[in-house]
Amino acid sequence: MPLSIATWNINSVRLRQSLVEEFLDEYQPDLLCLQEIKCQNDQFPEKAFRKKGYEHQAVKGQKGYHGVAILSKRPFSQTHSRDFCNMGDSRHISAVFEADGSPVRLHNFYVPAGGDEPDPKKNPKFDHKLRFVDEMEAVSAIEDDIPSVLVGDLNIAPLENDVWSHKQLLKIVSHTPVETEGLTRTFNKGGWTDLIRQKIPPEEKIYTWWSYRARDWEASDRGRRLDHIWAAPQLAERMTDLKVLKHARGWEKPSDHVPVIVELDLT
DNA sequence: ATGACGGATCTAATCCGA
Repeated sequence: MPLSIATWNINSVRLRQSLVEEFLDEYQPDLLCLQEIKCQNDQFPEKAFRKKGYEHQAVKGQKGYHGVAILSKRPFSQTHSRDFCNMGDSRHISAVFEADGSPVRLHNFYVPAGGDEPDPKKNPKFDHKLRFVDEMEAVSAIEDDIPSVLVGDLNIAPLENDVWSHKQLLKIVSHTPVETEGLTRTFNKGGWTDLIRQKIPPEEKIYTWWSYRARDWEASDRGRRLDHIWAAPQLAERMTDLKVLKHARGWEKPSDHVPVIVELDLT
C-alpha cells in the first residue's frame, strides 16, 4: 500500500467538519494536513476525526485566525511547532512517522497572505511574508538523515502557469517577483523537489485556489497555485500519483482552496 | 485590477483573506 498525504486549506475546520469527514471517507489518505483551522486546540473536532480512523493528531490552533493540524492513521514519534518570525501565531507544525520501516518528517505550513500592497516598506504584512519565507530556508529536505515532505498553503504561485494571467498578476501579492524569487531561494536551499510540477508539467496551467468573489469560479477560472507539496529527492522519485481535486471547489459550502493528494510507494 | 464573497469575533460592524 502506497503512502498517501493530503493537504487542504480548510478555511474554518468547525464550519467544514462534515466536508473533512466526507473527504476522509472517500479518499482515506494516511495523513491530512489542514491549514486555516481558525480555532483553538480545545475547539478542534478531535473526536469526530478519531472516529474516522485518524487517531493521531497534532494541532496548533489559535483563536479566530490561521492554525494548522495534521491528522494521521499512523503514530507520530515526535511533533513540533516552530514560531517563525517570533509572532506567536500558529503557522507551522511537523511530525515524524514511519513508512515501511523508515521515518519520514512532514512539515505543514500556512505562510502569511501578505496583505494588498507589495511593498515591504509600506506594508508590514508583506514584510512579514517575505521574512517568513526567508526563515523557511532553514527547513531542509533531509534533516537528521530523515527525508521530509513539506506541504501547505504557501500563498505564493511561483511559475507563470501557476496563475490565470502571469502578466496581470505580476504586481499582485502572491505572484510578485520578490515573492516568487524568495520562495525559489528557499526551495533550492532546502534541496526540495516540487511534486505538483513533477506530475503536471510547467507548460500546463494548474491551480489550487479560486476566489470566492468570482460570480462563477469555474467559468472565470481565475485561479492560482498557492498550495504546494515538496519532498526530498529520494521520496520524489517514489511518487506514484498526485491529484489536485479541482471538483472540491464546487462542493457545497466549499473552501476556496482544494485538496491536493500525493501517493508515494516507499516499499 | 479590484474586491461582486465568506469567515471569525466582545452579534454588529469590522478585520482579514489573496
